[in-house]
Amino acid sequence: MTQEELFKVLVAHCKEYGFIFPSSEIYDGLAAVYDYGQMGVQLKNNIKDYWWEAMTRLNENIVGIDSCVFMHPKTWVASGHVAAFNDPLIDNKDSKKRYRADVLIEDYLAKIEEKIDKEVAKGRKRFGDAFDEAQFRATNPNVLREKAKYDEVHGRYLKAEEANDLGEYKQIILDCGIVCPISGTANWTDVRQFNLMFSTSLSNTGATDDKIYLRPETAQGIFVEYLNVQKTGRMKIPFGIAQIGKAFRNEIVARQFIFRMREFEQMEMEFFCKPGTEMEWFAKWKENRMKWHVNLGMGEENYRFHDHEKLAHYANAATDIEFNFPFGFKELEGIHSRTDFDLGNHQKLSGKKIQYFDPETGESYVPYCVETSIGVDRMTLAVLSHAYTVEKLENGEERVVMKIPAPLAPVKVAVLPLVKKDGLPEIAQKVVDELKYDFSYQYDEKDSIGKRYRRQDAIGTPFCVTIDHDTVSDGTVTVRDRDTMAQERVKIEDLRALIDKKVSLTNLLRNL
RNA sequence: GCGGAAAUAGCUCAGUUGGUAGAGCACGACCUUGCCAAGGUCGGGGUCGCGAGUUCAAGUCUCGUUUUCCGCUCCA
Repeated sequence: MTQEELFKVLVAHCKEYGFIFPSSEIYDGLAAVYDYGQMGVQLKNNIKDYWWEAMTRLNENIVGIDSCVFMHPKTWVASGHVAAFNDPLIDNKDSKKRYRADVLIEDYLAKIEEKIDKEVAKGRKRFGDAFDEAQFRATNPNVLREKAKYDEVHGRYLKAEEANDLGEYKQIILDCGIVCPISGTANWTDVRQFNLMFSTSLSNTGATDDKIYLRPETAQGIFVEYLNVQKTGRMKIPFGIAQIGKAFRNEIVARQFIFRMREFEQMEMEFFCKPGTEMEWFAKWKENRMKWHVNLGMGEENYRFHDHEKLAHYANAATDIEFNFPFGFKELEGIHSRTDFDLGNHQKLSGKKIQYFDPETGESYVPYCVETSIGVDRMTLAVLSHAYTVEKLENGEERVVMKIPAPLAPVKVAVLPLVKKDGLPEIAQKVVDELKYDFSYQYDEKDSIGKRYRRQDAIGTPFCVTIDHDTVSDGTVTVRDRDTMAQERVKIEDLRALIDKKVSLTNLLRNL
């Protein structure tokens, strides 16, 4: 099976066993939106718990918050999203290439400027020391012609930009005869606005001047609450604020299952530190986060760092932790050194002083910040795609087993009476009562025992407890291991400790 | 958004030159059985993605549309 086929089979498996469903399927579905089913939600919650506890419990200087999806519109001006997330785009129908319409026009204007510069250079060569550039520019017919062209287009462009007139953008492109550098044709689509931020209105009457955005990242909620948390929590630098929450981006192409969705969930932690120490913390968090991943036992070789060479304008260092997905190594988590970009901009735009007074040195400064940002859905996909295993058995048959790390498994234990009579279901009920306060479980008495084992394999249940006729006389049951299929006979009263040892989140955290 | 492919039961799929919608698995009940997807009997489940058109007659032909997958484009 190729990786591509494997991915398709995984998507089908996720639907069939209640992990992930396409949204609104009865109405033909909604593109790039997926719902988590009864298994998926438990897996996802376990992943979030692992992250949350690792951040807020194992680091005494990290606290959590839960900020809202709605935020003051100025937030997104300060963060740079309003400027960077609004692009007028145009497609060339022949080459199928997409361009930013404003960039095409700007490139065209730059070419005219180049032409003028060339004319000026020619003049300088011709007249030597007697060359008067200002006069040359004011009188040379070639320069004047190009200058007139430039001014006309530039004027229209500025007006179009100000009015956000997409039709005029296209008209300029057509009038100037701007062609696609690949196909060389002017066979353009209309210019369309792609706003990567979703918006809605806080107005009851639907007035658009009350436009409000759905947050495209959770990080800004942390930045705007920085002062409140620092003061009320008496936090001393360095310290961190962690948050798990939904974010929304209207991606032009949202695909690859839950890897890129329009509505997704992030786990972000902003670590505030003294300017000048950020690279130290950056290195520390790189190591710390990789450890968190590798600790799950999904294979060190499936992770790698990808350092950014081209940095975003706010960052002075950035790296991705990439995971080996069925479609290749792709970003799972980002670790960025964001300097004082965010807090600094919020300080500027809000007029509130966002500074930290260091009691030891007497200095006052805007803290620097190192961010770790991981997508919950991507993490879930990483776990699911790594877990999906098809095994050939000794009898020549196949079994599909989800080898989900036991502490993350949606169901920890299945309780199965070998037969539906002779008092075995009643004993099984007692076993359930013994286990249900500690573990999520399933009880199943339907079909043959082998079939029931396979059903549990398909959802990744680490343990199956089977009650048989010996249980009646000696109070022991068999415990069947998901990965090895090996069975062990244990006393009912020893079950809890045995299962807990392997599925406990506490033990997973202890290994960090 | 562009190009290509696809859509029939919960799942995997069959359905002939257009002629009364099928199989296996799954699901429910009962019987038999009992440690790695067992057998039998009976049963529930589909306006064939949606909407038009051609035709006496459309799952099948034509057009449109929606969704999904692949490629391109984008990705704080």
